Amino acid sequence: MDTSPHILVVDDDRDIRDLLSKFLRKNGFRVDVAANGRAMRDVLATSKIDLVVLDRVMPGEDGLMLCRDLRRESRIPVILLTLLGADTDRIVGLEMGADDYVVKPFNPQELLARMRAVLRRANDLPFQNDLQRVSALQFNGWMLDQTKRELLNPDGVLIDLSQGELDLLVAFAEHPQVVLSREQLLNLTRSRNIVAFDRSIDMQVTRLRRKIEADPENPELVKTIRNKGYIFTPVVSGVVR
Amino acid sequence: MDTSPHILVVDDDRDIRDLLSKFLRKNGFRVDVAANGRAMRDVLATSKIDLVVLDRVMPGEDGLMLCRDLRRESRIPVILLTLLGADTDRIVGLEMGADDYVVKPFNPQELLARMRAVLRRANDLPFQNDLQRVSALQFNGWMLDQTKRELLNPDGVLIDLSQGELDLLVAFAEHPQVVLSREQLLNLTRSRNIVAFDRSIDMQVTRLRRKIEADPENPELVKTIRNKGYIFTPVVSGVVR
DNA sequence: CCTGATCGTTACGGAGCGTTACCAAGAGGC
DNA sequence: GCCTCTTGGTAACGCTCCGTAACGATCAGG
Repeated sequence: MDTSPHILVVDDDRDIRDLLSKFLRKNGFRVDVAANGRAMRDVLATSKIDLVVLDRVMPGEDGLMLCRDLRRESRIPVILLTLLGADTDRIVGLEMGADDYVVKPFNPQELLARMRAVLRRANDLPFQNDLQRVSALQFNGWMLDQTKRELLNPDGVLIDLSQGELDLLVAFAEHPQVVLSREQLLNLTRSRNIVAFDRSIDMQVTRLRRKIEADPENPELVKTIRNKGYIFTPVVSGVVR
Repeated sequence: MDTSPHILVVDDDRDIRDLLSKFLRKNGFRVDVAANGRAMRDVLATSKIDLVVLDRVMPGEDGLMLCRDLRRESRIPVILLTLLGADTDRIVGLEMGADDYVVKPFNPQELLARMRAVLRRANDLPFQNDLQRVSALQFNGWMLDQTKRELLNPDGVLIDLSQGELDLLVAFAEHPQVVLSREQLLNLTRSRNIVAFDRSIDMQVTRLRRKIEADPENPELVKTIRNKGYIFTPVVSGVVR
């Protein structure tokens, strides 16, 4: 029924990764794991992650710095796993910008509660940013407004896309000129509640092409890469209104 | 001029009030206390309070409800003291809107850290931390006056909405550009504890659309998100009086 | 007790979308 | 070229979710 949030657990300790992902899955989340900052970025680049659970101390890296970098480039909520210390109050809200922290060793229920709280708060964020700019994406004259969930063709005509078609197009437009596998597209659109076979992506692509391609049989925007997936060819620029 | 933050501790237990106020004063805060909701309101009406620390369970009153009411009329940050296992996600979520919570029994340092974090966060947000009261909301030329409970269309014509329709619109307008599930909408609109199936939301949405959408069959303001709920698309700005 | 307004519930039709199945379009071997 | 295997396109089907007409329960004001 509910589309479960997608969590990324970043911890160098394999035991903790396994433990956490098992526990979180049991509680209805979808979970990816990463052992270090680079793996974290890889996952973030291709999956729609709702929340990052980040260990503060990892060999060779500082979770705090990763957190700060993350916050600079995105708004993905972050919960830090940290040791009890004098500077805990500085973690939250300070320049590192974590949304919350949990002190190790932690009670899993506490982590769960804080995760849910942060997810809710993140959802409510637009209210606090009333006057904030609304962004849209532009490509080849097309205008894709994510918040209004509308697509205008180069003539300014509103094109009626279904929910899933629009989600798919957003996924493409946010990752232009990159080959996206069916699995990645499923992750990005999470258009499914239950497990969907990746052929369902093919159908959505077909349906989307019918609505946005001049000649759906010879697609220009969404091209097929055999054995790999699909690629969105236009140059995309962000628009701030 | 004393610039230290002014805290209001609301708890029915005298020992906790004393303990907390002593501890907080020692840490540089100014502290007022209140033993119940009425006392809380009295203090809020006469002092400029920067943060409320609110016990969730008090005899005869529900701290959660106090918190929600508080949030509906002001933006003063609230930290709830609660027991673990409670529905913490709702506490900081859309419905109750606390800024954070601390699980009892709590480590005073933990409370302190979270208070500082909340205060910092509140300071970072430019215009919303005070007693100011947003009395009307504006979107796409429409004017929704919550206190007068009336709605004017872009031409300034009064649109007659029923009680429930207006409640629903307020819920939407207070959480624009966020997908709201039927369950959340029920919680946001049904102050009375009436059990209703979530399909009743669908009907209210239909009825609301008939009154505020130019073309109710192709809604612009309230859009349906399949499997998830509804989203209010306009940018909303508050009118402060 | 009547009357009208409001709102929850039920029921039915339609849209969206995942799945299957079948065909066409490559790709590689010969 | 021809054959074969693999992969992608999409028509068709059916399940699920949503919109809404219709009905009924409740309540307020006479």
